[in-house]
Amino acid sequence: MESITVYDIAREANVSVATVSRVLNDTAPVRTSTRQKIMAIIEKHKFQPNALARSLVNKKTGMIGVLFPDSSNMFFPEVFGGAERAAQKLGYTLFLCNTFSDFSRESEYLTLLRERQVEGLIFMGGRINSRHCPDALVQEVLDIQKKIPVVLINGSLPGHPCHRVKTNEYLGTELIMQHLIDHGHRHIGFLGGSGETTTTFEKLQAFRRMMHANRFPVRKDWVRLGDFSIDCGYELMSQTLEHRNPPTAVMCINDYVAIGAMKAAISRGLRIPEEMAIAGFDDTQLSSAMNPELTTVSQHSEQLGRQAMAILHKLIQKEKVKKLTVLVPKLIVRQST
Amino acid sequence: MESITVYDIAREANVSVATVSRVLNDTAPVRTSTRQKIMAIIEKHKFQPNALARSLVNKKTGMIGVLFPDSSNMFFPEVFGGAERAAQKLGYTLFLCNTFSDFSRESEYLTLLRERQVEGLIFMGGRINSRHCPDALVQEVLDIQKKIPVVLINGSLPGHPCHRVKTNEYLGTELIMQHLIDHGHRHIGFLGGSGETTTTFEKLQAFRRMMHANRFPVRKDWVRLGDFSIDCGYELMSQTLEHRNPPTAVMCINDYVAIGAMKAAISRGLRIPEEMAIAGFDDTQLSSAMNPELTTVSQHSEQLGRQAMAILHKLIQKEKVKKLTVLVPKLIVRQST
DNA sequence: TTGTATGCGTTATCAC
DNA sequence: GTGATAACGCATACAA
Repeated sequence: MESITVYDIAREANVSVATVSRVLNDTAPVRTSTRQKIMAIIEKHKFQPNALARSLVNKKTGMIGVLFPDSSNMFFPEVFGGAERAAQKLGYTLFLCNTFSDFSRESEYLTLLRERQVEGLIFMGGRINSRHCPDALVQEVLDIQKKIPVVLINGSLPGHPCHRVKTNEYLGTELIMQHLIDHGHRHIGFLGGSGETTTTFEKLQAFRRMMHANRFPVRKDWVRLGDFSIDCGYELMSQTLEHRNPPTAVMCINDYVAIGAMKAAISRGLRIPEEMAIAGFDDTQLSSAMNPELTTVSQHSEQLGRQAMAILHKLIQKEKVKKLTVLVPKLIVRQST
Repeated sequence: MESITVYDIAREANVSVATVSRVLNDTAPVRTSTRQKIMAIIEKHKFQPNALARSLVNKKTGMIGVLFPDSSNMFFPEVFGGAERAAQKLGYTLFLCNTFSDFSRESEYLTLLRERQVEGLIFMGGRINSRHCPDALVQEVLDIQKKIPVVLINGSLPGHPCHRVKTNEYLGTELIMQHLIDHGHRHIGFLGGSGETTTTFEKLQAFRRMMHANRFPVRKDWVRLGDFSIDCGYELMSQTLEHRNPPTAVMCINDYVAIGAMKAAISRGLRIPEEMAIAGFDDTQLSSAMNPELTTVSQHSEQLGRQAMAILHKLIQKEKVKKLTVLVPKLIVRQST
């Protein structure tokens, strides 16, 4: 396993390491004959330069750390898929870190990424969506931000300016609510999400405002939080339906909860959308695969990632970039409403 | 951005770098007073040692490269989720590489990972599932295998022994076929997958053998290949139903194709499973979220990843490990059959 | 066009 | 306990 180095190549080619390095990076003219000789030896040994050593002198790794909370929710793979494509074009490589929404895991990855000398960071989920994030955890992000550029997706560090790109989730909620209202619904429920989460809070506020603005009653039992999973959607819809006076429509925190809700409604014999209209959020691939197809709101997930990467690149280039980028969500009307 | 080094710490503490290094790794006794002084300075500057330099001398990065074809198919996140949990316990970090099933992307990542000095490699999808993989691409894997341990998940390099862990997909297919047959089906279709893919081929063989063994007719129009997506499932089922004599049941290459197929069947007014039984493969989270719930076969996805990581670890420790690990699939009967 | 020498930030081997 | 100093593998300024 003794890895072969430029010295080995140089010796075998009767040249100096400098020359080998030159053909490796073609950073200076090398006589064709010697270049070929060297290349042949490189090829022969399948020599590949040690990126660690290289980065150590360059002070560049070309790596971007990406923290995301949950790869079982397609939304996130879609986002970092967009980021990855952008990264490739710009010559970066993503270092994907699945935090499982665990703060301590986030912390571990944060230090790991710094030590590994990533040149930038894209942060999704976890603490940047937490409504009561301990100062120490905020500080960690602030600290790393002093060293390398950081871009937050759909999140923030309350009280601290950060570069961030986000969907206008408030507007997204309004779109979906208006759509339901236009269809004659006035008994509308809100399902899923966590009260500890800023994104949930934002949607909930928009939901409440729309209800009040239209002088619709908002029953306590029509607003049920939990988490972001299919199971949760199923559970919450089941609970809602057990009640004497269920809403005629629900908006769900995301597509997964909506899918669970749909299943619960259908399994109780309700017809969708006639007896129960259901809307999701995120427009993941799944939404169009459901039966009936799910009405939802697109966050332009790939674009979210692409933009974040673009901003990060500018930041790395020491360019000035405006702090906040807001993407406009789009209502996708399908069959479930 | 001038990063702070052990020298800076040493200078400020009036000690040598060696001592700083000692408290960093506590590799040798250091007087408590000096240790505290050093630690204070480290804390004060939020100093974090450069992992590149460290790895350069240690010759250890603690990194494992993971190639996977498609993060939009939940199966793969499930697998590397399992691998990740195992990796963490063993002190490794995963370097996730989304190849998008693109051979050239695989090649790029392969060299990138080598250069970055990963200590092992987990390979999924792409060329190791290709029935006609160009020699050059096989050779690439062979080359890297000479340098670092490689574990293939659900794939192989024809003609070359490799460490691999796989599900017995042949058996999985038999399970599902027997299940359908037990339910009285004899007109059974096969939907999705690609003929260029070894896994598809394996399932198809099992399918055909089961059909022949039972003396069932296998119509050409009942076997429709394509890819592994929801859309494909929808399309193939639609085509199948347009035919005069459709099967009464179909087994699909995976859950996604099955979901698409379900949708197509339902949208044509067919009742599932009464008029059309549909089975998937992989037992992704989605399968239980469908309506009706999808009968499928579990590959024990997380375990696949966990095992691969365990084997890799042993290999890295220079332990002998048997080349092939086969996991036994499990039939999950739900409502769609 | 090519070679020599030095530095990148750590760890490790010696001495003291 | 602590401090010089030589690696680690590569890139590059400076010479030649």
